[in-house]
Amino acid sequence: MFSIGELSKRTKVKVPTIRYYEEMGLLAEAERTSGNQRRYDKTGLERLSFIRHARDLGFSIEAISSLIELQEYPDRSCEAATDIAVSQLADVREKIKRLKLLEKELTRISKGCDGQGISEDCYVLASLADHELCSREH
Amino acid sequence: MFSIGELSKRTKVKVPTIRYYEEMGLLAEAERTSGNQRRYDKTGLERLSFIRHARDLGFSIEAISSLIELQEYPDRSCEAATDIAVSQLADVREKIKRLKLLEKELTRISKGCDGQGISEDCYVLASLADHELCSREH
DNA sequence: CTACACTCTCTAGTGACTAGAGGTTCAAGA
DNA sequence: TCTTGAACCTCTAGTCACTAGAGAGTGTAG
Repeated sequence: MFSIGELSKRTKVKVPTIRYYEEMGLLAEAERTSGNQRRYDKTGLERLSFIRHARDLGFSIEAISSLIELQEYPDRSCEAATDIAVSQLADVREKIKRLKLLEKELTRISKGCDGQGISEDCYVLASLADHELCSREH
Repeated sequence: MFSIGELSKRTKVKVPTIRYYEEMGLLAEAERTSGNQRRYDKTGLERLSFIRHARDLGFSIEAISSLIELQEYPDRSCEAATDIAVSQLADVREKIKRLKLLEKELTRISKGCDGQGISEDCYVLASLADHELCSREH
């Protein structure tokens, strides 16, 4: 059995975040000492590692909730889990696409001005003011 | 002179968002009718278009504030504007990098399970539970 | 003059935490 | 056994960039 600080160190999840996950129902309510401090065991550690890993991969708290529910019923179909992962993947791809467009535009804008002139003539400011200067929709 | 709804239509920025920008100091306080409704002219339209365009490119409210300040002093050096754009670009590139790692990992995870089995054997869930299964750091 | 779409302000909610106040408990050393 | 101080507790509020809703007032076309 170890404290919340120890759990935090092992999982690299900050202490207030652990408490937040508990409040959100991702982590079961921890056992307590007579002095009301939380104590965890291997199960808690595994569960929190799962959560952290999923968060690192960009899954929302809600999605993780669903995944955890699935874990708790090992005999159910895992279709939902795959669905969640696939939709998360689609999400990530969409974000990459959008960001690449932004990158292109920002590169163009940044290159347009060396920062040596005055604001009045700045291509950065002009580009932001006038969407027409953009090379394509973004 | 036109109303906030009209401005909203022309710029595609939602009405409450326009009011929010005003409150944040991005937009000057609008003139008012005798009945206290906001009225805008071409200047307001241009300013809001600038803001929207910058937001579309992912600039934070704070960054936009700085850019606007620069616009108001056209004789100042535009170095700061270039700095902001370059740092925004670096930010976007960093995000793309991170998301690409996620994409790889999620692709691998998604492919591991066709969703036909049961949760107990699901590769998606196993992958999330065990970081060791990941092909690399992410 | 009436209807009603539009506008006003204000408060609260979103997601996923983070920060801080003010108080209590645990564990190690004397 | 006692003391110290790090770690813990709960609670409230703040972050960012909005979004939603209540309840009341305004503008304008017919």
